[in-house]
Amino acid sequence: MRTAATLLRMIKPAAITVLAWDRLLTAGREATRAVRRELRRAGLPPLEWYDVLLEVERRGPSRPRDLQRWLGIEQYNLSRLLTRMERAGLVHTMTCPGDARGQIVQLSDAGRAARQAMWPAYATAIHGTLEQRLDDAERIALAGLLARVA
Amino acid sequence: MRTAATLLRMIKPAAITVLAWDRLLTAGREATRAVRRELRRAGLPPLEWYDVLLEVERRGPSRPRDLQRWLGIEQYNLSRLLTRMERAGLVHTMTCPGDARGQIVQLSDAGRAARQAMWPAYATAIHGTLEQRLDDAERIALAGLLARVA
DNA sequence: GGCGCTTCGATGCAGGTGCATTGTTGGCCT
DNA sequence: AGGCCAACAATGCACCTGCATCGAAGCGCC
Repeated sequence: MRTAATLLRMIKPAAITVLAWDRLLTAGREATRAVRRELRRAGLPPLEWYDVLLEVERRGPSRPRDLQRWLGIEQYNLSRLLTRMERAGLVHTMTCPGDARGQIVQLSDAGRAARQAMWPAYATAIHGTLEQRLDDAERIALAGLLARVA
Repeated sequence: MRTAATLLRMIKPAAITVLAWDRLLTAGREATRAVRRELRRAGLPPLEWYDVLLEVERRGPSRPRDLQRWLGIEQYNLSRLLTRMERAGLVHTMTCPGDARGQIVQLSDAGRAARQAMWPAYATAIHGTLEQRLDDAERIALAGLLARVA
């Protein structure tokens, strides 16, 4: 049961909140766009692949359901992502020994290479979007605030 | 011509930058997801429609090329968006008097009503994502930082 | 063992998005 | 006026995403 005050705040959040919200969405979108643009300009795979490659590289051979949780993406989405990536030769999958429902995903050499190849483009976007515009202290503050949001 | 130092920073930005970046993308995605979920739960139109409706409501009858700029979305995307919204009866379009290439988009009553109907769902998402987690000062700080990014 | 429930991952279908390109009109210059 | 380039909006095509659902395998219980 919500109090009247809570309801009021729900319906009409202070202007600053809406402003922050709007900028959050905008900044997130712009940032995403910036990476995609860089990646595409360099003829590299799409953004999502990077996250998967990095995660598998860090964690070692992984099961899709775990990747899904770690990456925070939808199950069907990951499923098709892995299909494409396997077709491109960046990962290998095998049925999970000990649980025939599941799979184990592992990086191929090409996958490792692709991840490395993608980093410069990724870094360019980060540089242009964040590093160039905020100083160290501001980046720390931003990271702290965003951690509480997400 | 880039200095070696700049290149180095491009290739290997400090960890805090990458962290902030990662959280920016994540927070943006989560926020977007939250609204979409609320809207869909309430059987309301998709997120993008809200922005268009709001913009046209604020600015008055507008031309697509302006909306495109104000909203920061792609031309083809807006074109199809407007097609769908018109089919749903939320906006009317007419050819622009004085420039037969262009159009004028205006809200219908249904459009105004839809915008209002969407707000509570939108507000719920804002409340849960931002308002509940950051206090006033933090929201101000966040808005300030994000303004510099986007 | 057999039954029902849950977990894991794949997939059919409808719809949205990105990219390139087109058609139309306006504006400008000669 | 005529020719040329730029601006505006639409669209064909391939691809991606969301949703619901499915089938297969594990798990617990009797």
